[in-house]
Amino acid sequence: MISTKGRYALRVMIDLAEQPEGQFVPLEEIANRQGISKKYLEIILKILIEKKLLKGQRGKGGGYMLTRPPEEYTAGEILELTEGTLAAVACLGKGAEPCARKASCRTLPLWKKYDDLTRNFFYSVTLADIVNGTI
Amino acid sequence: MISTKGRYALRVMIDLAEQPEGQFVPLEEIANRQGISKKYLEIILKILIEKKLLKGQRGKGGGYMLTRPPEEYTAGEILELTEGTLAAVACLGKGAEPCARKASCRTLPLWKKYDDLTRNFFYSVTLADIVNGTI
DNA sequence: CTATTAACCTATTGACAAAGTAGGTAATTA
DNA sequence: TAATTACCTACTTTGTCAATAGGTTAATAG
Repeated sequence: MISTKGRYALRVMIDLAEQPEGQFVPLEEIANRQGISKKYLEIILKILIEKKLLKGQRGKGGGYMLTRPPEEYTAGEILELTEGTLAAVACLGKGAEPCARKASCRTLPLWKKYDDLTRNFFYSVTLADIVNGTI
Repeated sequence: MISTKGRYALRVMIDLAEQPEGQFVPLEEIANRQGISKKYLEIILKILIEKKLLKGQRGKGGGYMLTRPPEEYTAGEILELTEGTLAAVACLGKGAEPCARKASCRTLPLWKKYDDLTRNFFYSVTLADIVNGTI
């Protein structure tokens, strides 16, 4: 299940994509608009900055801003970076320790197929798609 | 993410589908074959019995058995019953409290679409498909 | 130069669920 | 009647999610 981290991150990115571009938007504005605690949002924004999806600017007139146009972000990358992984089962997650049953596992093909489905879906949807309602 | 409960449940159902039909298989056999703790497996089997996916028989010669042919089970129902839900986000889960932002939520269409994708996928795969390697 | 704004940083908390353990009771068969 | 095996209740441990608290640094306006 996608946690609030990923879901909030997506909402913040959408929120920023909807603001006039080239302007810094303060955290407080975003938090108020989205109804998310400021302190918790901070944590999420920090991740997005580290991963270069956003840039931040301190002081008066500061805030947060997208680093690319909305059509160059995918839902997949936003969710994967904030959630840590998009994998539906532990053995397909990032840095998962190799499973002893891997070679003979009857369920692995099912999980792999679902994993492909999931990645294809989320990586084919851009922020622009969401904002302009294509999806 | 699918937890061990759902994953183990699926493996147990596959295991039973691979045994000669019409025979009760004791928990200990399944646990040994699958490398899962007997006590933990008990909890999972209990759910599967309550939901009528399996039947149990006590005493000597007892054990567990499928209640239908493998082609009449889907991965979807097994996972949904053991996990509680297949939904990727809380607001689409079973008995989720209605979300205040529902009407204006920009992300809801995305989650709904993914939810459909997920359900279609898992409910279209039968136990027989997994056992005979169609998937 | 100073006050204000706003991002950035470290640490802590409470609640909850996942995963598994422990020890017993009841039914069935040989 | 003894062995087998499912069934039942309760507990524990561990970890993550979601959030809170309180400070420090940087940038700008006046």
